[in-house]
Amino acid sequence: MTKDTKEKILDAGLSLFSRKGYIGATTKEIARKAGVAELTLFRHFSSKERLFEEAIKRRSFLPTLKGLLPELRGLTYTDALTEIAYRYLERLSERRELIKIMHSEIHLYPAKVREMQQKFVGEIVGTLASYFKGLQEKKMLTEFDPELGARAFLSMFYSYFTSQEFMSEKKQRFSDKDEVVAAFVKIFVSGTAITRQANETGGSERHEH
Amino acid sequence: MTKDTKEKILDAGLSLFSRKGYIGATTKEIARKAGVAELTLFRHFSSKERLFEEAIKRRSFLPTLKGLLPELRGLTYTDALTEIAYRYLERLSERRELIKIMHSEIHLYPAKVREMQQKFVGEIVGTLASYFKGLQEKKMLTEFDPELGARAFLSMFYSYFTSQEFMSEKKQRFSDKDEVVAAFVKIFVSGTAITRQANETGGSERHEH
DNA sequence: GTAAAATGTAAGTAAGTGCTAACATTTAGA
DNA sequence: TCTAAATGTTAGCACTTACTTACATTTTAC
Repeated sequence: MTKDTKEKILDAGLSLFSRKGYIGATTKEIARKAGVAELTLFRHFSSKERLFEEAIKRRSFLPTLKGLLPELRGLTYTDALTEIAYRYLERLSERRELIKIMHSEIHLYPAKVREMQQKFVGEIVGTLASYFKGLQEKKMLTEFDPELGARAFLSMFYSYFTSQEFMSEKKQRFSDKDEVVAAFVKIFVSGTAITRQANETGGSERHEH
Repeated sequence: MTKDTKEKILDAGLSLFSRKGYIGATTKEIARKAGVAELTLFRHFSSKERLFEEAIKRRSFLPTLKGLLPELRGLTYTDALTEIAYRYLERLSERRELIKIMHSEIHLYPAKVREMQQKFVGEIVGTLASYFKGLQEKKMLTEFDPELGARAFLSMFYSYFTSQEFMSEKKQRFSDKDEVVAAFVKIFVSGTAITRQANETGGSERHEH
């Protein structure tokens, strides 16, 4: 049952680190949450810092969107971007605890946390950029920088995610997920696709590639 | 010289809170940085929490982009958005310390910090949204939700700002500010303006309204 | 069943925390 | 110049922190 204990501690650690930050989460509380003596925690991890490292490392091997690319072949540009947006938001939700830590401790743990962040973002950006590149070569998209385009696209949803998740800014208009996704995708599609009719009144889903 | 002391403490507090977080910043260190005895700190602020509140409150009366609107009249859509983007990035840079606190303590101080965040974002979004609305009424923009459009636009730059400022992700391509602004604006303009020629090869600055 | 590994209990260390008390010193305004 | 307000100094309190020591108990593996 060695592994179980270690895992329980890692789980409790991740949960508390993300709720209270690295400094705010105490080893005593982590141990209690894990249902374990505080000493046991130190028998598994030589220090609080090591526990922190392992806790975030464990969640950092992020399945990216790479596997998604083939599935996009049969879809229109709008549908593909919509799909990507939803998947991306899903991923972010799954990793919300990690992301919370990154936000709160980013300037205390520059090296490690930043490195992970970059790897995560970099992979997703790369995937999306290569998708754009493919369509550009087929002359289906305008000539914009694929990586910047990817970042612009993902930025919109990342900000949406953080405002929903962390600021719980769930009021008013910014709340309906489907509406937001549709609006952002529409703007981006009109801005990047090669298509001549971009503006019927209320024309919502008319873009093909 | 009463006010000077209090101000020095507030400055030191803001600076250290943003660098080390609320928990990580100690009253002793704040006092030392302010060049003041720790006791003096407590003579001016009944508690660390009160100091924190006053420190962030002091920087929270944010000049918004409201005054910018008239200046935009004479500009093309692209130039106007570019101007807004630069101003917005400037504002964010000015407030970087506050924003850091918001990021790091957002889940520990939900009420107060969140409230400020919402007020700040809300005002800027409102300003930009009303700008969009005006152009839509003149049939110069497509019919998208102005507020969602504003959020989409600002999101791109906010994410860019945070990645530059906090993650110091200053490597590679994502670093040239002018290039990023131009790319994001171009995508957004093509996505929202009513204009028929959206894609000459390398056609960068051809959009008028 | 027994040895060994894993965990628990209890007590404690050294350091740091926010905050206070008592008293001395400086500064400012009349 | 004299007085009162503002600040400094020193010591300390009550508490919490990460982490340790010594020893008892449970669980696991063979």
